[in-house]
Amino acid sequence: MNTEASIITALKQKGHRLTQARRAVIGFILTQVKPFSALDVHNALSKKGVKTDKVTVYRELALLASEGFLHDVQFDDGVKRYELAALDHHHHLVCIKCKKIDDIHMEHDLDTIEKTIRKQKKFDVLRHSLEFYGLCARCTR
Amino acid sequence: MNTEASIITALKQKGHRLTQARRAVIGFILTQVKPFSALDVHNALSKKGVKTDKVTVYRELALLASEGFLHDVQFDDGVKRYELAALDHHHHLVCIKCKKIDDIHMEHDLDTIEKTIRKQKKFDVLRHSLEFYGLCARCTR
DNA sequence: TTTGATGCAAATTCTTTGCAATTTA
DNA sequence: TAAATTGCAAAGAATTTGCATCAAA
Repeated sequence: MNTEASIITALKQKGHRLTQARRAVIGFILTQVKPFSALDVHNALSKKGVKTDKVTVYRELALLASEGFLHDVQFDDGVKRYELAALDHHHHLVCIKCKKIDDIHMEHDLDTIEKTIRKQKKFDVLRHSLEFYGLCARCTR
Repeated sequence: MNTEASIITALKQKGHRLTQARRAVIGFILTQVKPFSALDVHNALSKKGVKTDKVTVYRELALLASEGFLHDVQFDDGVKRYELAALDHHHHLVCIKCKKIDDIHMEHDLDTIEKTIRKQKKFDVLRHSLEFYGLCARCTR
């Protein structure tokens, strides 16, 4: 689990500073359990009265991702999203109607498949991305 | 399998016309076995000496996708790509270094998983997207 | 006081829209 | 000739870059 303190400590060790904007962004993303974009974060902070430039948020999320605290998440709308890296590995159920995102955890995930890929294709799998698109329970009715 | 003729016939039945640009785009995409973006298609046509506007290509691909001849493919760079719908269902191995795309076919694919999702989550899965990112054989060396 | 971080403007990239001119059927 | 299609300009949306200024350490 990453706490605000642990992230800040890690960043400081790399020569990064603790600024207002940084603290606000980190504080916010730690509360998120669903993927978010830079603009999502910027909007949320604006509503809370935290004034920062969109550019700052873009840069901050990029930094947090490069430092390993965030992972990329890609849906089919071309928007760059992130998710806390500390969350358990999982995949997404994306409702194509209401856009709600749900998570799904898979027992052995794709381990077997990745092993097969490594062996048969000589392809070194570093990560995978699996999203299911469809209609959530509410939108099916 | 879709042939140029079958696609054109289908489009005509829907009231669409056979134009220079349309024929060129259809002719090109039928030769593709890897995902392509609108700009990929536009570049390829330009090199062949076929003059069309990028906008025309964007519109044409959108039409072909809405008519079911193309499927969306999404990698993690936010660019909209398509692939022939007639290709066998498969997933992608994306080399993060040289960007080469390879396909992978899975025996029973994710059928079991989708059934579980339907039952446990009451989520009606319509499609899924699975990409493996890593290093291809050439880039590992 | 040094250097990382910010904000603002501007540039980029990909994609979509509006509309008049052009083609197909 | 009517309606679909095109091309060009322009608008949009998301993201990145340049740079002078500000503020942590």
